[in-house]
Amino acid sequence: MTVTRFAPSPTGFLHIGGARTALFSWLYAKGRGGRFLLRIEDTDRERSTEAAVDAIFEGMAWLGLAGDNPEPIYQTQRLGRYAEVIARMLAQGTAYHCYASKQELDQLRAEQQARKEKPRYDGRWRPEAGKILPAPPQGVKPVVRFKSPDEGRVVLKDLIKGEIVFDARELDDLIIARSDGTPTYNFCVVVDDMDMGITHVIRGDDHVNNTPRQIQILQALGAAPPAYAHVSMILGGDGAKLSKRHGALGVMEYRTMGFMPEAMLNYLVRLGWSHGDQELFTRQEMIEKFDFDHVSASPARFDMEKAYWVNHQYLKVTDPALIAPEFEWHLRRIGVDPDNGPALIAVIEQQRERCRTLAEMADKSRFFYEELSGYNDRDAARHLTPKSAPVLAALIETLGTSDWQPEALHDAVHGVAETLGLKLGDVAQPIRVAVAGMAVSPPIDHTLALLGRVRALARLQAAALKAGS
RNA sequence: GCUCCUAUCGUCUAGAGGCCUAGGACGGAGCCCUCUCAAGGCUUAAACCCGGGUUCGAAUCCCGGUAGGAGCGCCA
Repeated sequence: MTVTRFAPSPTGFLHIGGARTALFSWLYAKGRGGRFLLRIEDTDRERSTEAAVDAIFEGMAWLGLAGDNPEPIYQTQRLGRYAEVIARMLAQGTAYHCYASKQELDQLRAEQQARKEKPRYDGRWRPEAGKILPAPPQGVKPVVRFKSPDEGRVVLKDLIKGEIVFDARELDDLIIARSDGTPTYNFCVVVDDMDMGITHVIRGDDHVNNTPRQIQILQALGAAPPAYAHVSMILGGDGAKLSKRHGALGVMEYRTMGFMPEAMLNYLVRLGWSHGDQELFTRQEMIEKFDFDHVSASPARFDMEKAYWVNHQYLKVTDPALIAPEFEWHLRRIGVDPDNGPALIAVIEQQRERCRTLAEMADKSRFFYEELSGYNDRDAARHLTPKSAPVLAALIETLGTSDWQPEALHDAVHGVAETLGLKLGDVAQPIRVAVAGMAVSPPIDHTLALLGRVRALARLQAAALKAGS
């Protein structure tokens, strides 16, 4: 059975690159009837926080990417297991104690760099047949190093990048346990993936250089390596690397910007992966069609404009009842009471075609739910003029007796335009500014219908007053 | 510095040696439609990093440049 995992380290929110690898992993497992597991890599006690764990779960939940393990695995809960494996390796001779101090190592690195060599551990404490090791210094707590085979080559058959060959001589003996006894990342990943039965390791391509060592450790443990898929990174729209201080946003910020989770997933899946010319995929289609044969090996930029377009496509076709809760969240966020106006679904139906985001929709729908705080200066100057005063007066008169339905309102507005010998625009625009406070709104008949008779007429009266003055 | 990765329109990409006069999508430009904003329809500009090979034939294969990137921690 296919088993994949997403294993973030809780040092911040779930960012866009992490979300995409999570999505790829989730899709790959789901598409093959497999399992997708969640694991928290919190062995770095310094930087890991509870808040970050929550933030990651929140992001995953919003995107609808649930792990198949009811409780995620925390590395810090598995310390006993790591110790056990390390003891075994020590006993087998595939790992050894190293007493070199940090200062010693720093100095070694500095010398190697000065000589323009690749910095690496020189094996001074590595046991070798016929080699005499120095006596362990007093009072020094050793680290444990993996005894990396230094002959031959390690072949990584990457599902995305193809075959990558590493010369074993390039791989030095990495530390698997610190002097305080805690295990290090490269070791924990290997043990966890092995214990969890992970068949496909899908992760960022900043890990490719770690992979040969992980394969060696696996081999030392007598386990078969999983398949690997190294996904390239996502760059900012300007082509620069995303970082905390440069455009790296948590997925929840995209919610605030007004994205639908499904749209976010759709944009993300197409960033690097393709299925012919298809741009839009339902979640089910993604599951069925996703594969690594069509994942690009090169980095991709995050294009906001395209993301907006995808979001808009979703807003246009998604069942309004499904959009409503998210829309309500946005209204409340900007301080609008969704109960003080028309039904959300009705508003969504009218606004969905003209808004790329839910944030925009909420903003443009304010006037349905709260009193006008004023008119847009430019629009008022243009449409609430002495010339439009009689138009508004005629409107108030006619609409006052109209049935308050879109069709009837449509006829009424057209009727006024005809009577006064005006183009529809000359009538509709003043109404817009009067009821919406600006010259942009859904079709005027629907706008009036949604707003309701009382509110609409009151606003027309107020506008007539302003226009006449 | 060393090791590894990457390279098609501005952006995401299609392309598995002839189907490529290089396709689609976003964005851009223009036109049409129109009560605003949108949406929609039509048209259009725009790319195979460079140089060598291999081959009857290369965007596709190989080599070398160049340019980006990643890694080289008692971080993950």
